[in-house]
Amino acid sequence: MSTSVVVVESRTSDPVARKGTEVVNVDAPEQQRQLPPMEIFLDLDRSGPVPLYHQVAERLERAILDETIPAGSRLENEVDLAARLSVSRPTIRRAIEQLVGKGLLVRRRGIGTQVVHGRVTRNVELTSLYEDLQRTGQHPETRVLGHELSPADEEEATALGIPVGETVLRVQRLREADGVPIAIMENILPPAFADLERSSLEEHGLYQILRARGVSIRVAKQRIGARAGTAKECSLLDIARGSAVLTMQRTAFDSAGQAIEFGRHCYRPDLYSFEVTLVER
Amino acid sequence: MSTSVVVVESRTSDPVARKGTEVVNVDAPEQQRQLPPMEIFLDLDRSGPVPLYHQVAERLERAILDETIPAGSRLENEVDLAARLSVSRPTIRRAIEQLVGKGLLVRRRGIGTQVVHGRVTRNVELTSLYEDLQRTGQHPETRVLGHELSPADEEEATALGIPVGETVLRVQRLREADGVPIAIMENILPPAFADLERSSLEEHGLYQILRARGVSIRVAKQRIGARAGTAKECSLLDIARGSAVLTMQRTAFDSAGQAIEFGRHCYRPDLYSFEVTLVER
DNA sequence: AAGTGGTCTAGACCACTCA
DNA sequence: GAGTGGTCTAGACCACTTG
Repeated sequence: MSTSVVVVESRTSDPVARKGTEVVNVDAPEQQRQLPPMEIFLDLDRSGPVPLYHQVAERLERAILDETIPAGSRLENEVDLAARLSVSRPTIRRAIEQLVGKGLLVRRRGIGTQVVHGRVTRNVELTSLYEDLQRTGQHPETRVLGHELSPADEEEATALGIPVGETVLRVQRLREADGVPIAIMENILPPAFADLERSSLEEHGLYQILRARGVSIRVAKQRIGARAGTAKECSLLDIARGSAVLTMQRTAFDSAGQAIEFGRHCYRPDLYSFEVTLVER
Repeated sequence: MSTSVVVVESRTSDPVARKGTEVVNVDAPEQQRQLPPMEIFLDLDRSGPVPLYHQVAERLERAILDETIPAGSRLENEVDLAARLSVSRPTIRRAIEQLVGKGLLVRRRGIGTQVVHGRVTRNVELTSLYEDLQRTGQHPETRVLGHELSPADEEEATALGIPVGETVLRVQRLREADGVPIAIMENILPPAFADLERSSLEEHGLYQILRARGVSIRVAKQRIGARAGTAKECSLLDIARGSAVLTMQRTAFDSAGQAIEFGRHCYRPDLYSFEVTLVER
């Protein structure tokens, strides 16, 4: 049995973290009261472009985050739910699966589906640090420290799937949020993107720029680690010399499975951390 | 459009990493030769307990890792595949979805399904560090540094969903692999597990013990960060005083959605890192 | 226009859990 | 034995991409 395990979201930063950590665990431990799952499903759009299962999942998720459906409570069973919403069971199942994947619901055969206990951590959708920061209401700024064409070393070539020595665009940026430095990012881009302009990198996230060019990132492989920062890194991040930094190496692939970007980043660990939810399949 | 993003695996360690990083990128960049996907599907067991879609996914995955189906190549379309394997389309789709979720395949509407380019990173299934190490052929040993009952502080109570001050089992362990210290782990367990014995913790992973008690972890929420190690941590991990450590905080939930374990761990960053694959949904 | 994946349905049988 | 989720089928229509 190769029960591989699966994760769900990633990467949250907020300098003001922990502030919203109040527990709302008023419920009795064994509580499983069968809340009649309210009809917050009445506005399903059956002709629009949004998939039915997604609409259902959205409404369910909202209700769970609202605690309209309280933590720990049981959901109505699949067949009844399907009947009440006038959708097929596979459709309702797909919606539920989506939330199981997000770690909001748990299913047990023969038992039922329950809302996971415990504080729900806000999901962070992914794209790039720039957009993460925007989304959390901060004001990201970027300083381009370096921007040059040079030959790929072996690690870079391997990651991008190009020959060693091929000319690549090498960009170094410092990312700040509300004036505080958060990350130093080095990105290596294959020849096709060698014309990316320095100025646009100051104003937009890398992934925004790529998306505007019709490139959409579909898969990214990351390695997260730590080490002591170099003198230069510490000075840029405005931390004491020799301090720890959080590091992330990433290779991103587009929808054709082609490597698009390789990056080596380091983060100020007091201002940034990665959040991941693992879900057993 | 809430394109939340999804991850796939997590947590790889191996002191001897990077050793297997040879590229096998002999293929022409634009290559998409339509390899007739061999009949490595002929031994499907249609009556056993293993789901059909899982068997198909397994065989496909093996073929991709083997490069029997080369990186970048297109897969046969779903309907034909379904017909040839004599399964329904939903079944074959489910198998493919599983691999898309692992970051091995990419699908595009109107185009087809392709194998992702680029080095495939070995998946690491999840359970616990102990089993990770075992799986990678190392010999994990555990030293129990502390093992006591004491009242939960606010952070711990919040994570576990119990009242502050409730008695919890607090365990501190040092994990070594082949004699080298890798991690210091502090785990807090709710009252129900207060009877866990010190000796069994020396010999088995925490998750193994829990599983033997019929508890299965289904969801875990983790936060990964970095900081300078304390004097005690550095000495235990056998690194220079003040060195960086990689940290992970985790709350694990069982199949009833009940919090089972809260942990604060720190890792030697030269020997351990986290790997994550993100997949756009 | 042809080919692809994306969605959805209606119904079936099974395996598991619990009273 | 009743109720639950887990799997599977057969077929339908749609949206998108490419020639």
